[in-house]
Amino acid sequence: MEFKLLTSNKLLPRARCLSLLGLSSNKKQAMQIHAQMITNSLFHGTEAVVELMESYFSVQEGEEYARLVFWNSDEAVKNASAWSFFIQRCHLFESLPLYALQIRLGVMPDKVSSICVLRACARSLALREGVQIHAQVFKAGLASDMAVQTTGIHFYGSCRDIESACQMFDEMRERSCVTWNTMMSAYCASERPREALELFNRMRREGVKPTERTVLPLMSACAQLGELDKGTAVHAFICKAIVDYHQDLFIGTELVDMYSKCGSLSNASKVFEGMAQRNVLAWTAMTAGLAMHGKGQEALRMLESMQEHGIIPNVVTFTCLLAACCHAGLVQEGLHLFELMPIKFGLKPQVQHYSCIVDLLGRTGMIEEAYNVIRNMPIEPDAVVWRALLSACKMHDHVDLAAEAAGKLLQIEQTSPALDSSQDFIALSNVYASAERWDDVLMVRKAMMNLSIQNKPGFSSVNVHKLD
DNA sequence: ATAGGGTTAG
Repeated sequence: MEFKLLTSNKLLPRARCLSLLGLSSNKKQAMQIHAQMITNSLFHGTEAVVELMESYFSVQEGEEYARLVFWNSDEAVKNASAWSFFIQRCHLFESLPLYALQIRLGVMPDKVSSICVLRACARSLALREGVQIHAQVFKAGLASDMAVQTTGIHFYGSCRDIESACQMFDEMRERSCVTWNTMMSAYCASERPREALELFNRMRREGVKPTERTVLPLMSACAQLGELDKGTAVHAFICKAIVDYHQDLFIGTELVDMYSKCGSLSNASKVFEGMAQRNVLAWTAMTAGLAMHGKGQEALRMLESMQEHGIIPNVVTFTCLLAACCHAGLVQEGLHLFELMPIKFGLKPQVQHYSCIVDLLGRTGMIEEAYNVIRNMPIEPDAVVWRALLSACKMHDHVDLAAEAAGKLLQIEQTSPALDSSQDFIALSNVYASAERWDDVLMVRKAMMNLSIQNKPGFSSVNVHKLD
């Protein structure tokens, strides 16, 4: 009823308009207030711009207007907090160029936009770009802010630059529990679970109180180690420290994953059954557990149960289901699911689904069929796809096709090397050696040496020497 | 009140 005032001719004070903006629940209402403010010359200053953007962003189909408001406002009005707000609300991939533009226009970024952009770089694994943001953070005098530093650790950790993450952590004068949790997650992201657990012990020694979130990187570390006794200890800790952890989707899902990876499917199902709520991620984690343990039929039954519970499976769920078929040799079932994906579930098969199918066919010796799948797939096959074909060829002695798969794999590794490419190079070398193609063996070795020079982190000399 | 969270092929 407040909005009725707008259609009357009564003049509202500016403060009233601004607070009404916050209450508008649809685009039309926001537009009415906007118009009213313009006609009464009340629309000025950063505060008004931010309020208006806020209301347009939060109503249906208001995004376009929010953008117009930002771009049409005066340069003087677009200060750091206006930029900050806009960057916060825009899409992940837009935040970086916007941040750069803000700096080019001579507006110093604040900590909120810096955090936002660093997070975007973390999520898209943009190491190079994030490093530049980090430099800008120094220039803007934000480098000693704890939240910014913690996000920096998160960024370097996500991009697997664990040395930089450690360095930032070590250089911090003050750390919060979030900082410790973030550093533990960084170790987990870099597949260094032992260090994550060591950091937890150090955290306790230094008297830092763990939070509920602390248990997530802890469980992730245990899952990576695959040591059931450690995982059970963490579970016991959770039972003691967190009342009603059954209510927590994140903890439940991580427990299911952890127990599965530590080899205890029974504990995984027990946790799963005890969860108060279960979303698609929880169901998928359980399906993945069954897949890991070769329980193909049980995994397929999960799809039916999910539907009975009104859970809509996603592309990850199907990756797990196809993997389950693969591990249990359920060729027909796997192919059927693959067909059903787009038809019944509206999901477009992705490269990991193709790799499961190639593996599924290849394992049972249907090498030609597997190769045909690769040739006809509408997306670019990645290293995993070719690796699946390669191992099938080796398994079933298809030397010629093995050489072709090996060649493709080499090509991919040379343009975008994996974290651990050495295994591939060794496999390639073996394929060529078994075909007595010694020139190719030499070529692989040279390619490997070149890469180890270009790509020294994550490529230790130990790997190079394995060939000798 | 800022910053950190779960499932995925081999």
